[in-house]
Amino acid sequence: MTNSEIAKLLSHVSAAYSILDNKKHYFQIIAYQKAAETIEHEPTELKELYNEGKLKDLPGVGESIKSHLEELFKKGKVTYFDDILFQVPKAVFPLLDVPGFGPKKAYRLVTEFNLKKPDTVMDDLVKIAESGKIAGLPGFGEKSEKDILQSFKEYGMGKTKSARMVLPYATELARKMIDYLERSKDVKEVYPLGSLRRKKSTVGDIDIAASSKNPQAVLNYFASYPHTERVIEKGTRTSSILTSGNRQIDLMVEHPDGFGALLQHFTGSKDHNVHLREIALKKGYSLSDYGVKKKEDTKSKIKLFKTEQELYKFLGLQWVPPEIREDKGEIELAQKNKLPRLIELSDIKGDFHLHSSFPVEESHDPGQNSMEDMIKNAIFLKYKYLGFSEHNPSQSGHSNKQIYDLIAKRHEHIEKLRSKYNKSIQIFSLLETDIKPDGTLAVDDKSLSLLDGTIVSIHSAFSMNRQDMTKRVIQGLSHPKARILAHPTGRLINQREGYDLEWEKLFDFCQEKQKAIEINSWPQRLDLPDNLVQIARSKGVKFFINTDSHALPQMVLMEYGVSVARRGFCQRSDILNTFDYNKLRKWFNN
DNA sequence: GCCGTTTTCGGCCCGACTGTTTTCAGTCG
Repeated sequence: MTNSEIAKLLSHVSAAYSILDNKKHYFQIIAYQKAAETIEHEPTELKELYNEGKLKDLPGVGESIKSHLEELFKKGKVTYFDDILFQVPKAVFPLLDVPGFGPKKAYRLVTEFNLKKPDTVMDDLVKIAESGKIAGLPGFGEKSEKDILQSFKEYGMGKTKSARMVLPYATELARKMIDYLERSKDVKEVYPLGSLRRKKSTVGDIDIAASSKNPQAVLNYFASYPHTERVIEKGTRTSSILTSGNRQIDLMVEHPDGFGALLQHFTGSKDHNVHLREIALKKGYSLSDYGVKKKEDTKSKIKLFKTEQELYKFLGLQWVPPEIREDKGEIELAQKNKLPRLIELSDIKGDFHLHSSFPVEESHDPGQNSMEDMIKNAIFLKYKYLGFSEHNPSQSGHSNKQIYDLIAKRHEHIEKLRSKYNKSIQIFSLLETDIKPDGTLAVDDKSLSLLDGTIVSIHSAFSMNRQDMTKRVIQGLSHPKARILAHPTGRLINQREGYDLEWEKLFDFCQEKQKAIEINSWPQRLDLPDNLVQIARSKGVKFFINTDSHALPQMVLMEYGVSVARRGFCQRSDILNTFDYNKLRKWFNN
């Protein structure tokens, strides 16, 4: 079972508990949900943690859930879970993925209409709603019946609780709305919120905060955004709309005097906020998105914060950059005034994963622009150096001699460009070489000797098991010319799961042998993922942040790789393409 | 059911919005 399947199982147990007896199981419901969330985001397969006896290291997994998971791996099922889930009709569970449906509503409708089949429950409910039978139920009405139909319609169009957009797309959508809001005279400040502000690789809804002395005017202005499909809700402080692209945008408005608490609260993450509240409680205060008040004295006046900085200071903390607000150690560091200075885009001095159109007869994905155009663009971006990394010439249809000739010709061309642009920028001659399924490289030693080094990566036979894939990657990286492992998990967000590696083993190898790992900025990759970056970094592994550009406009995607690095706690010293040219040249020659 | 530099027992974040309600339940973040 994959981690996300296990997470789903636990969240179904949680849902079943809340259906069976919400009050009695109140804290189990929370506990199972928390464990599910942890497992959903855990990068290592649980089976592996189980084998290593590390299940209890997961936050939210204690004795009880641990023993259930052990049973799951031993027997393939958990009797205790089955007993609980058995008490709830199967047709309830598919509904839980539909926005607007929670355990109670799903259970109520399934039992009311005696729906038995999980496969057809959604279609069945649509028909029932269309025939007007839901509006008559106690607790339901015309409006809720219409809302249910709307939910199914939007679900059918791909809006689920888990469908998420890639960061650059979300950033672009938000930018348009932020531009629109900034044109309102009633708006003072605007910020993105939530996972968007924290720069997570994927974003669910777009959340935005505005400060204003006239919230109602701003909410009205927001609801009349030109691309609005429909207004989902509109209160005195918040509003949600659905845009024509079927994307939800939420707005929160607050008076400038209390804007800091709102901004902090809705930037999250949830875990970060819960931890902050615990700190506030220990100081005798209750923290909310409005500010703090004395815990005992409910009548006491609320203390407002104009800025986040004031709020963090009140709690005895440094201001924490949004990207690392995940309760992964940042709060403890902020308390000791020891937060790292995270890497910034302006620290980047070059890009090492660039595919030009120079003809090397590669098997896939040639670049669209000449080396010279890419050099000029790199100079425009104020880079000090760059590295070309076309794919290796295809093996089928080329002899080793032919491959050598192609690479030699490319070498000559690069030499010419080097002398031409010597004063403005330095050029590294790399290549993106496939690691074949047997662990050898797709280019022989003689050809590789022409290069400054090579990036290696996996482009075939993705479905190897964890151990074999790890062996394959480490063997490929062991070649003296292999210096950088590109897009290490091979994931394509929303399209393909990455392959699983024995990460700790790989990171130890990289640290020991001075091999670097790439943080690939391509929007669907953002690979190595941030949680693994944090682990690798803690082991002393160094990184390159690269764009993997196949065309000039893609070279600006660097900022998204930088976001990943920031989320992984990286400082300038962790990222090799922030080094001076001479230092970096030395690293390659080593 | 989880968790601990105040605790191995007794807590567990806090609030908005909606629809169907005469005071609240459900969902969401």
